[in-house]
Amino acid sequence: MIKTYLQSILNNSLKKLGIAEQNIQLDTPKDEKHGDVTTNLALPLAKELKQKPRDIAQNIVDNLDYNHDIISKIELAGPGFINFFIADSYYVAELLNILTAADKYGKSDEFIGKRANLEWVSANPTGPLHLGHGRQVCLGKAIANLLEAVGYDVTREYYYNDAGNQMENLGKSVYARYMQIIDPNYPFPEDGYVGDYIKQIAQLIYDERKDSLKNSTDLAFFRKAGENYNFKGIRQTLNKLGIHHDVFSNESQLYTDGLINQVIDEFIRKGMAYEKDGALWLKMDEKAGFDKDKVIRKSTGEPTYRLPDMAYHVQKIQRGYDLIIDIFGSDHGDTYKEVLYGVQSLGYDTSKIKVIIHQMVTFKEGSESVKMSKRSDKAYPLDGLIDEVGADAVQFFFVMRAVNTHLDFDIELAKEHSDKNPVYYLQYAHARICGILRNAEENFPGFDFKSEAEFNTDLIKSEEELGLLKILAKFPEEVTSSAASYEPHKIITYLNVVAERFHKFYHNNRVLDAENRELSIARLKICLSAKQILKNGFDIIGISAPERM
RNA sequence: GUGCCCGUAGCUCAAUCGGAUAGAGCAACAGCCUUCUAAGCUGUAGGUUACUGGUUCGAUUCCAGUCGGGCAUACCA
Repeated sequence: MIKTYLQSILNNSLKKLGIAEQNIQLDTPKDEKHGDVTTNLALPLAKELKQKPRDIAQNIVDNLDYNHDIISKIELAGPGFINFFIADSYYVAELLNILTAADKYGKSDEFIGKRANLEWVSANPTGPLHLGHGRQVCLGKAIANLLEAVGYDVTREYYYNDAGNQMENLGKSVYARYMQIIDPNYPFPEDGYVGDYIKQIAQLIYDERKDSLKNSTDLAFFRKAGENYNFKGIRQTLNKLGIHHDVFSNESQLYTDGLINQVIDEFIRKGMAYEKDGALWLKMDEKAGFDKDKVIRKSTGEPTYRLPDMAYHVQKIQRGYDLIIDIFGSDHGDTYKEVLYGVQSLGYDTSKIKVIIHQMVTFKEGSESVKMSKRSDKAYPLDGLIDEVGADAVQFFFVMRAVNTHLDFDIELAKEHSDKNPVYYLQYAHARICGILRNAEENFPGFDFKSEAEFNTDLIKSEEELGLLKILAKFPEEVTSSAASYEPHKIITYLNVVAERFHKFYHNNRVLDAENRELSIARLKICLSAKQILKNGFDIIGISAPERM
């Protein structure tokens, strides 16, 4: 990568000047007049060296040894920026690298041999996934891809709890709906799950067993039926988005394995847990920002959610991952801190755990906001959204924004203007390229765009051609930096520029020209490389690369 | 009350550990299809980056305060 090269020659120059090695920041200027790469290196040094930044910059440049085939020009500008202009030949050479590496271009071996665990979705099987889950679901898919792109061996994990009050409630709700088939006046539990899917589950049970279970005192059957039905639905929805988990971890396993009790014993042994009012409390340190102690085992003897969560993270650490990622909505913003505090208190290294908190999504239908509560019958299933606007659009929409900002999702808009969805801008660029390639094969049989011998790189010189190549060459660093901050939306921001540059190129540079075979082949090469970058980017964010639109 | 996140164009959002003239899409207006896909391109208009102060060569970015919004503050998960 060009930046690595610049960092090394700049540090060599500093060495000559007797200045200690710096962590050199290299940026892409917003204005092309400022070159292809810029550094503010001289500015922070000014204070330290007590010299004018312009003078420092001049000294650095004077002592710079560089390859003139890569750097065509260096300029000083503004208060002391050093601007580098990269030679066109560098970008043309990079085009060949793209074509050679193909779908491996942009991937790095930075974390090769490292194992990552990504846990997300993790909805309990009390009902279908709804819109509120959408952001997390799609985000996780993209982040998993991103981690793989930088070399991680990724385990995709789903953690669920099929015991506890919520599931009891599910059992009661299904039973009540079942009884209502027999007797419409049978009362429905006050805080039961009111979604229609409960009625469907009840109907399935009735179809099979008729009224033979009407005097049942054991709700386990109904709970299990609900769980199976809901899980099947959840997996179908995930399947529509192309999401497959490698591991489904069940909370109850933590009890049977004895890990929960081990954790309790360890807290007691360390003097961090105490009994009060019949419950077991965990001491929370004020210095760590906690204002009061938390219950980890209720007076009824059941643990609170914190305890299994702690045990679960201990278990994940013990499984030996180099990176453990959790994705939660901001409604879990506080609880993960308690969990990590507990895990850390037990003596485990929590530095490998990275918690990604995304802000909530506000759903609107026109001007009306839509409530996402599972207790409400208006809950909007994610499945329906996918059917209506398409998997690609859903994936794209939820991933295109930074996680720490609130997101407004207008369902009406998504439905009505689905063909104006920004995802199509990107996909259209890809489809257009495919169209050109088809045309080349069908109508220009002698124009072999795979040919190496006939590729005259000197013909690439128009502003649009080079502008496109310059952005394509940035893909690897975009992947690296997106992965480093776990921010797939940056890939989308980048791909937007790629698509924009391609469309510009397309309008001003006719690719296939019967009169000019050599130029056609050179431009076909550009098309192929742009197609490859779009495809590789789409693979990461998790959308398809259509051949036609 | 306290903690976390946020406040950027009419709307939804970008902005590379603080960088040069704050950018896209949608909506609006004016153009471009007898040539590879017009789901595209070109142009116009739209901003005191919520507000006040501070830090410095430089602040949308960092700090303090004010205002406004979201989430959380359970022996619910």
